[in-house]
Amino acid sequence: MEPNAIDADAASRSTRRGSKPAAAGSKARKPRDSLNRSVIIAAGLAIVKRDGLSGLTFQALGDELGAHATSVYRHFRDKDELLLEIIDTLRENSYGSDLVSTGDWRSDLHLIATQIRDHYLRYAPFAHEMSLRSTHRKSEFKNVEFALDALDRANLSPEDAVIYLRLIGNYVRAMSSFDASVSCLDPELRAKDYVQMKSASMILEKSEFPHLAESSLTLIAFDDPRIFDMGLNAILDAIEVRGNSGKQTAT
Amino acid sequence: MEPNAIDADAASRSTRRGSKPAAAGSKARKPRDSLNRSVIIAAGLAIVKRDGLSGLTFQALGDELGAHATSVYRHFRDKDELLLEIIDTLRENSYGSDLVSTGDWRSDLHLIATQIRDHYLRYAPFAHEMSLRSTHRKSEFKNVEFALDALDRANLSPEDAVIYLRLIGNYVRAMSSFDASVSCLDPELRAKDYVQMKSASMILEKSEFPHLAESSLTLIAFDDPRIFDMGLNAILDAIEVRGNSGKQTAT
DNA sequence: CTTCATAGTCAACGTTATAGACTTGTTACC
DNA sequence: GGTAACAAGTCTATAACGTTGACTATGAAG
Repeated sequence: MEPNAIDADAASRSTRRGSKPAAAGSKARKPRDSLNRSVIIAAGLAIVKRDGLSGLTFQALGDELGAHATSVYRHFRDKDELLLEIIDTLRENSYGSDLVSTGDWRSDLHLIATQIRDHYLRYAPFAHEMSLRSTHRKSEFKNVEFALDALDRANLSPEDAVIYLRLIGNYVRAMSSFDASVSCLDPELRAKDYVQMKSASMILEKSEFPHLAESSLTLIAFDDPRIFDMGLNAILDAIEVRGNSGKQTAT
Repeated sequence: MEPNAIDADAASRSTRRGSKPAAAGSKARKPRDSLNRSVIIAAGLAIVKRDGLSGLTFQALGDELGAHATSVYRHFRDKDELLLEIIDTLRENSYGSDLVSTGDWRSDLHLIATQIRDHYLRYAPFAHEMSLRSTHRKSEFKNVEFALDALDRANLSPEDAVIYLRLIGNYVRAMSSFDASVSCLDPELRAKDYVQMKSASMILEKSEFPHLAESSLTLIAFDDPRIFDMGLNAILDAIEVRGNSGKQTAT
């Protein structure tokens, strides 16, 4: 973009190439090949676990690795690529092992849904990105195959299976990402919300908000884990009904 | 090469008081009170609509308003406060009018769910923040009251109503936010994902992924609107069942 | 030992949010 | 009318960020 190469050239030429400092602030250069993708990914993960996603900067990466911040660019094109690689690594770890069917399609779908949700909650800061950016690795296909097989055993036609797979998939991703994101909110903010809600529902005009005034909305947390399960079961019920309706050719 | 502060300051001060130079860079100061929260909010909204959420910077705000970038700080503590205010304004616009019950609890819940989803999709760049940051304005309480009333008519106990309200609320928020976020993704990325998925499912070993190889996953889009409705109906079915089971004291 | 690609380092740039000092318009009071 | 005080717009400065391109040490291959 900037064609001012001349100035930079002149400036660099004027810089002194004197002797080796070896003095005060001279930091030893990292040995060659001490950096690589996996080391950097591990460092990045450690940082996010410690300081959250906003703590993942090139500076922090450099500090964590004992290297210069920009060294990371030798291994990743940009920050986005690093982020996706971290997410992919986590995915591979969590979904790497083979899924064993319980034999019951419903249990199988419940199993895989829970597994994905647990993964999202464990690595909550990444949840939003994880839900949106798919990476088409083998582990992902294995999950899809597993779910499609369960839906087949639930007696769904291939066309229906695809649709309900999307429903389950989106449901699990969206709800898990939501709960994970909530869990990442500043605890201070969450407490404030809670108190506001509580006091508000006590102040409300009973005439204008009769149900709200009587209800105890605050008794159930925003990200109560039971909620996820109830919605999942509702969807599984719908699948069951759909499977049965397809089967009963006559009754 | 850095112009040192004090000198530059003194220089500009000395030239300043002379006259109306009308010279090159002299920009007229905005008249007093020409800026206020609503004007700034409108400008912010315009920017996001045009350039997406990442385009919302103080610089862009200043340009849009014909004012200095930092002027915004006279009206909002920081960027987060501005963002929340924008979201709140949109909320007030969309949910401001009274909801009229159809008389049927199921239609009512469907109505309000759709309304919220439409709101999220219309202002998609804000969707993620909207789903997480609640602001306890009156319009929000009206929605809750409306939903609680419908759940009451569905024959749910107050305790059940609170739980199912959370389920519907989280479902609508999470799924809408998800679809909205997907719609905000770089179209280029989405296309790439689509192609990758398509080619991958053609290459896959039929022996290892029998269902996947036969299925036409690509026929249904990631954020197909039917998905939302199917899940919502599954939840409404669950509510209906729950209401009926409570009613039938004996059968 | 020399060559050479590579990987680590460094300085620099353009943006960003934000703080503090400065300036100017408005209003309240004598 | 004059002036003090405050509010609101402007300006300069700063630290942190992602990213780039030039520089240089390293170590393997020949």
